[in-house]
Amino acid sequence: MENRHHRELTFLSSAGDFLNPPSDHTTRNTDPPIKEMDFFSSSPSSPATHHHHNHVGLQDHTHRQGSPPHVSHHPVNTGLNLTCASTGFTKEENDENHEAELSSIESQLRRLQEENRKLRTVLDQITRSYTQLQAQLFITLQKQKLPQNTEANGTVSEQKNVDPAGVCRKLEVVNEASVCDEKTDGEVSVCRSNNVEVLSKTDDDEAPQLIKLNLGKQACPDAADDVLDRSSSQSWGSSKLEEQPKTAEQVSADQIPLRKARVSVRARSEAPLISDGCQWRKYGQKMAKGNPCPRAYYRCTMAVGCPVRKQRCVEDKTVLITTYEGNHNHPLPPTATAMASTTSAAAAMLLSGSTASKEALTNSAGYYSSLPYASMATLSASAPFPTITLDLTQNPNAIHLHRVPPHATTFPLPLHASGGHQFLGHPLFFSQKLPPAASSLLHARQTSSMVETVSAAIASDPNFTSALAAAISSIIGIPSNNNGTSGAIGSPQLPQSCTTFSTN
DNA sequence: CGTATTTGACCAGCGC
DNA sequence: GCGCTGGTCAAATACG
Repeated sequence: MENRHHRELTFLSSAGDFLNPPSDHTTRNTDPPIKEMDFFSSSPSSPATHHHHNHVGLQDHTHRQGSPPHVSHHPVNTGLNLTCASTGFTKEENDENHEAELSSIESQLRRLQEENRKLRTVLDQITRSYTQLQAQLFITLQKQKLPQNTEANGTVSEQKNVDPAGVCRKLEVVNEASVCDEKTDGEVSVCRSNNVEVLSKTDDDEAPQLIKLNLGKQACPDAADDVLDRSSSQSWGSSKLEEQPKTAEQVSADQIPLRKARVSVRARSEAPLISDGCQWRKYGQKMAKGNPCPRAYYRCTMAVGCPVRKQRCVEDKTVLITTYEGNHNHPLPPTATAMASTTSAAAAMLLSGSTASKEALTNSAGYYSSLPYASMATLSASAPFPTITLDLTQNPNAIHLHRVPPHATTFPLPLHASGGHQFLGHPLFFSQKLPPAASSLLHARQTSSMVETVSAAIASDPNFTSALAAAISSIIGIPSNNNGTSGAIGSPQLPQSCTTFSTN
């Protein structure tokens, strides 16, 4: 619990200071100018209380040196039922210390407010940049892929719209023309599935989602759609894809089984379920082989026909594995958007990472491992579905993303890396091959996904979520702009994740 | 009585 | 083709 809080703090610190990357995160426990960490107090109290607690703790430590073991109850409520040794101090001295603490808290609150403003400004900039770069990328791809698409499918030349929907239609055709046989393709790491093939051809981080969306819905009409489906359809409103009449190739593609991306969250929790805001109904249970704990299957019951499934598997008494599959077909309550958006982002990373060759992945691993704060994301997989695992049980600097191609060994990927340039472990494949616009987009998306991952950690810890929400709302004083009717489910865009922080 | 959970049966995919 | 396993269904049961 505490470790996760520290880790999440590291994330936020990176987010807030990525323009001015911190030089040494190891000092965050000593005297950081801005202590977002206080947001992650396990106590539902306000950050001020937490600061107070910290301060008292330091004071306690100081007083403890060479002081007799006399202990008296400190008047300050730490919220943790802790007793503080105020040895050798008279009541007046304690009052003075109390005033000093209050002034310190006030100053820190001011700094927090300033920092939050700065963070919001940065996030706004990122959002704008993200949108602009997406548009640029679409245009660039339109120009680059048009000849190739023409070769693959003569109908592509008809798609000359620059708008995202037009690009999506075009890429869809590309996908149909380039569907590869997963089972016979030797270069599985590059071509694992239909959508992956498109990814490798488009170098796009949004369009492939749309592509997979289309095929996924057609291939699995009643099953869980891909998480990306949700993000793409709802954040882009690309329902036009479904309106496109099926061609013969589309019908053919429908026959191909489509792998569904899954997002697994490993968290330390004694609770039977992660309270992610959704309503789940248990519909099955199986004894997993080699695991004494049964695996439970749940489906979302917030709307009729919601295809989302999740399964719970307890590794041991302290580790809870929750696997999400599919996307909601209904608006989510604010408390559910955190996990939804996180799973969407994680799945996006998973699928986009599938385009990377082993070499690129290896290189990226080595590259990112040299970065400060680079929480290496170890990717693994569980066939037949590509699965990304957000491991929240590791040390504070290690959220692991697991994905293993069938023929690839486990390779680490950085989930995020601060330092102002790399936040997310996208393979260097993109940066090596993408045009400048796309590289910029990658950067923007990395920033976004980092926040998404943070939201995953937050969502896995209801206590933290509530504490953080209380802290932010009390400090910023900004009313929640997240609404459950927006259908903002799983959009990997940054503002949404940030909104999620302030609503739980 | 309505809803949620339990649990055995059933089905499909995969490996041998 | 057979067996194993994961995933789902649906009747039975429990619960409020």
